[in-house]
Amino acid sequence: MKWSETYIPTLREDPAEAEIVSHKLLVRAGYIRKLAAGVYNYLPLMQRVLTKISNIVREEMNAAGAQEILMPVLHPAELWQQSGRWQTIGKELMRTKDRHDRDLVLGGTHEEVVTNLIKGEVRSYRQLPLNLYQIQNKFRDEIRPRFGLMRGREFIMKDAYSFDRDEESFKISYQKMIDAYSKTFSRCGLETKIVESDTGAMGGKAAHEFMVIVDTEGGENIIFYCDKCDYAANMDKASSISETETEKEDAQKPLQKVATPGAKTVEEVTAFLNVSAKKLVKTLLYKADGEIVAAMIRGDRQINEIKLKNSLKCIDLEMADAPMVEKITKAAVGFAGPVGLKNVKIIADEEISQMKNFVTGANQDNYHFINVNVGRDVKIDSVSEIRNAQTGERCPRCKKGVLLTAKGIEVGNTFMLGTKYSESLGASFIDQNGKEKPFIMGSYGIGITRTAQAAVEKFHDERGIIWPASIAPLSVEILPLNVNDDKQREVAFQIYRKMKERDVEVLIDDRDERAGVKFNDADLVGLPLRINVGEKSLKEDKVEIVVRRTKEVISIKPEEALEKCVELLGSL
RNA sequence: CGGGGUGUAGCGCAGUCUGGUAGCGCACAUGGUUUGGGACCAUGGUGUCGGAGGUUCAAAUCCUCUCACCCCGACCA
Repeated sequence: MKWSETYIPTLREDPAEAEIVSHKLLVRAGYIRKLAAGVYNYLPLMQRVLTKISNIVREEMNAAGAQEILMPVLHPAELWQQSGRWQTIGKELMRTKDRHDRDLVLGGTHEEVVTNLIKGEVRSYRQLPLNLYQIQNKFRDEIRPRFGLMRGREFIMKDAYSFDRDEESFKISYQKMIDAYSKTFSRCGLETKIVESDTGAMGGKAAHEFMVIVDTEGGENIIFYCDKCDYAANMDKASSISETETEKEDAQKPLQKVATPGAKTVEEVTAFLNVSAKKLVKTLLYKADGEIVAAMIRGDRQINEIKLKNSLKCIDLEMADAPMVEKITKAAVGFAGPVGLKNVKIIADEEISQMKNFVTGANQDNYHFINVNVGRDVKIDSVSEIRNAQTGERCPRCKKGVLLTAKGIEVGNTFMLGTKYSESLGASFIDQNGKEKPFIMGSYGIGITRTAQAAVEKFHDERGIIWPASIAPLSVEILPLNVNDDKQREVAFQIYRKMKERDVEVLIDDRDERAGVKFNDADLVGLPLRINVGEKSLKEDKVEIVVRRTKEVISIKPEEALEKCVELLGSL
């Protein structure tokens, strides 16, 4: 490939639109261009990267027994209404209408369509297990697209769907996908951590996410993992054993209302009363499917709305606004408390049940209660874990290790769907006993575009991208430093032709540019190997092979360059 | 959706407060000199100042509305 004939619009300056390093680099190095918020063009080099990743995904999926198909992007709304997700997914579902004013969906995932596809056709347990997948553009009407390809409204995803006769068989199918995923990412040069995750609108029983751990701003998910066992989970799922100090004072003290003028926040109240935030209980009011709910949580904890949502089993959950809070508590925001709250369901974090003589708002401006006790003063409707785990807490699995946190980019996910879709859409088969049963399903996604960006976020330096060899758009870039020098041109093109004959993917920067421009562009674009063909080294009948990652320079005879590159590529 | 911000040449930006000839750097074109880490000289082209309406003798600049994009938050792969 000749640079002069390829569309690689590199930029000298960082694009104004980009915030994180991988996004900046992909734009600067001429891989992507934005069309609209969260919608991108993939330029020639990017297309090659995406093809590389897709092919690795294909090979591993096929090896795991899955079959590639291609389903429509455009779906009739009826299917989504049947599964219930027309309602539960809400605004994130990209919807449109046709000329007859019929509702349509631009697919963001294909559980409905694939279930509909096999419904009625797969009738016997003898046809199972079955796994169908596709690689396709997906749509999500993201509330806030950002970080380039990381959170787009249109993106490329591989999605697979498994159908099994029973739980036992499903477990095998699921594990096959987990193994295939680990292999896939590792072949892409990315080590991943598998974490437990919430199932969200996808539904089902359990789910896992594949995370690339990074220490840059691009890592948008916080994950928790145990330092002793293999427990790992994302923020919405991570559980922990609280190190609540056992209350020494067993005796319940009398409930007392105290003035706390102007003290609304946890900081202000604890400072005013001179108590630890661990002795305070925050009461947060929510609207859950229209019903008012009060959530109690220790003062130093963060509430996790996903956990709260799951516990309440509601679809819509939003924090009550100030007027609503004032109406319910008859006090300004900041003084809400569970004591005396009427007609409100009270849900408490499990830590609350171990607390005694704590502080809460008094539902009266400028007053708090001290020495509040569950049972005596407050009637709690339900108790469950609704707080975020925190670094340093004990592991819920081995109960010995300590939870640590890391930042990750989610590149893949797997869902144990159970019979949610097969039941709602009426897809069943006849088992060996002649009985009709719904399929046990799983769904498995890999973000192709996201994986590409995750690789950049993980592998780059101050000069540009450093692609893992397996997903680099090409393997080698040859730089004739001065194309007006016949000798340099001749030597460079000689190596170029030989590489093409050997099927080494090679780019030659044949532009009439200064050496500095070419060096900078080469570093930006980030191919694993570079060959400098310049006056200095040619004097000694040598060219230089530069390893992008290590910056190692190998001086070598032109005719030996090809073999050396092949050898080096094998080890990258 | 709430809060904050930005729209001026292909890209990055100044000019807006205080209305009066639309600018700078890079890129681009032509010629010349240069050629191992983003060259230099000369010449040249480049704009519905996001859009609509208004105020004014006069609007990039003031007012109203609107659209797009970015950042923080809620949502989520």
